Amino acid sequence: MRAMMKNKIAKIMENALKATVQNGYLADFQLPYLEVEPPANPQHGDYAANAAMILASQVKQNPRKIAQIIQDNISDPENIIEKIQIAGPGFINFFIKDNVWHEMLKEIEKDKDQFGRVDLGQGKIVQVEFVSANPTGPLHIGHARGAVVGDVIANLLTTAGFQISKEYYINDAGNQMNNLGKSVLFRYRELSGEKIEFPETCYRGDYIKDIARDILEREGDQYLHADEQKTISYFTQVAGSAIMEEIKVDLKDFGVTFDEYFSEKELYKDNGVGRLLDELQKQGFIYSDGETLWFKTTAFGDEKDRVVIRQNGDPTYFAADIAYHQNKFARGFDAVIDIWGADHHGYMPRMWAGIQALGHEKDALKIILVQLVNLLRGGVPVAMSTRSGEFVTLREVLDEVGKDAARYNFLMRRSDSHLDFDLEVAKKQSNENPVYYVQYAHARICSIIRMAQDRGIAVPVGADVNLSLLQEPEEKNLIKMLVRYPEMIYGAASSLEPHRLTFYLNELAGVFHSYYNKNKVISDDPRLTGARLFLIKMMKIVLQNVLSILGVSAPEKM
RNA sequence: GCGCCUGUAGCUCAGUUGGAUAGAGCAACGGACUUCUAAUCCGUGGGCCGAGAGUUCGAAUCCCUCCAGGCGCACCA
Repeated sequence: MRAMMKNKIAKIMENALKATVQNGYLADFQLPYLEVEPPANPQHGDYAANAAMILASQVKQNPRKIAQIIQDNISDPENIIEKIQIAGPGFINFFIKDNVWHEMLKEIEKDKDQFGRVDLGQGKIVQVEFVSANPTGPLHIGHARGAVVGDVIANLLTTAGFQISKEYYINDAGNQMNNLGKSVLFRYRELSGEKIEFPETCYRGDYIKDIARDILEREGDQYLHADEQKTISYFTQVAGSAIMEEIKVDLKDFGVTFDEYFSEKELYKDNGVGRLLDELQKQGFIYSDGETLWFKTTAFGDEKDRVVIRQNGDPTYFAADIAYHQNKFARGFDAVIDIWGADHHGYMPRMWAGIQALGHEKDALKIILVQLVNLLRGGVPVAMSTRSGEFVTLREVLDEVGKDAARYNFLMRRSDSHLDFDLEVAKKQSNENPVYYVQYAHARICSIIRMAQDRGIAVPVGADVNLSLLQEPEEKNLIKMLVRYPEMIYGAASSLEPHRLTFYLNELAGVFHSYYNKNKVISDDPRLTGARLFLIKMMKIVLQNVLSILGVSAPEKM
């Protein structure tokens, strides 16, 4: 774990501020948050601090004057600062010495695939729960975005120093599952020669027919005259586990794996849900109106109380979900992240009420909403409905578009923003498809390194390289972008925004492609060639590291 | 009707947690392959940041009121 450049500057600022107080230049003050960020305009230096402007109203002085006092109190024991400027309304701009950037670039060589790891998490144990589609049918494109977002957030948080457990919650105890069993039974009867009218609630996809046929071939027509409830229950179980297996395979081929699969049925064992509700009732969070049990979610800001036991005596999905989240926290997670489809957003206040009643902070449960995907083909919307069986499956997307392009496309927008996913565009190997832009940069680097080897030129190690030969603006820019990579990870992880990774990659690849077109890496100058080979090799490491978090391959050739 | 999300270039979207002159890709137009990969690059045009008021040194970003779109508003999940 390396110290981020940004933190070095932040530390220098912090010490300077302390010194101003100790030396009596400024009165004691409260600094809520010490902000040090790269300015939008690189002419303003490598990092800028806005502390003077924040303090202006508190110490009642002109921000530029405060900035001057802070600057006078800055000490730079590591000797990393080239110059400091006070600019604009009171920014303190820091320019870092080239050799400091160079030394940090060389650290990438040592860290290799570990480069980018930061200690945001400090070993905290966090669960990420995602996908969690009930096994009533194969995953479709709508599930795919949530799957990728969850998977990449998990990878990202791991990189940021959290211990992550990925979990799939199997909703296998409700009405939907019963409908699944019924649907199979209808198909089973149909295959046995009966004429069947399918009710609205039934699933119509071909996969139902396949399951029914399997049962018919394996076990014969004995269920035509068996007890219907028992048969449905049996068919539900057979179909549920068959579909779940298929879901697992699809996810695996999509690069998504889980540490745990948690069955909703577990919650009902030993009357677990009932006992929890009893406990909550004793604590006054649950009341009865004679026929139903209500959870007092309004006590925690929900707009109305919610039913946990229905009039017919069945617990609601919410009741199970309280028990599920209790179970999660009982397993020792410091925090829990749920990734939901945005159409479930109305459920959030209720869930937060649930965990607060259980005695946890609201913040311990983070909910990420993933907006639904508008699926298009050549600009034309593709209609989808699970029940009718008209939908584009994850499998079809994988076969048609490929894992890399599919995953990358789902990460190019903020999760809470709508996403148009056009199958024709996503499979195009063209400049409309950013995944190739980034992969191409990686392949190009590999190609250059291969070419150098063919000519008997080895990529030098850091100790043998003179990076001060790299004076092109793109070279300096690349060095800084690479060194700052851990800062991007830190920001993306703390805000849970995986799309920042794709934006970073696009920008990095862009600078590289531009550089490539202007300059030859391999030239007659052996020292310059060495320095440039070293630079692109460090870039290759960073590209690989980011792509690895995204679960996208880094091809050597394209 | 109430709640949540979203309104930024012709289109699709970023915008570093309130910072300096608002960016990128696509599309359009004009250029660059005898070269380490043209799946690339260079250049040009393009903006009332939905509207209005407010908070402060400073607002695309925060508060309030509207407008438009999406999604919710179950004893479904």
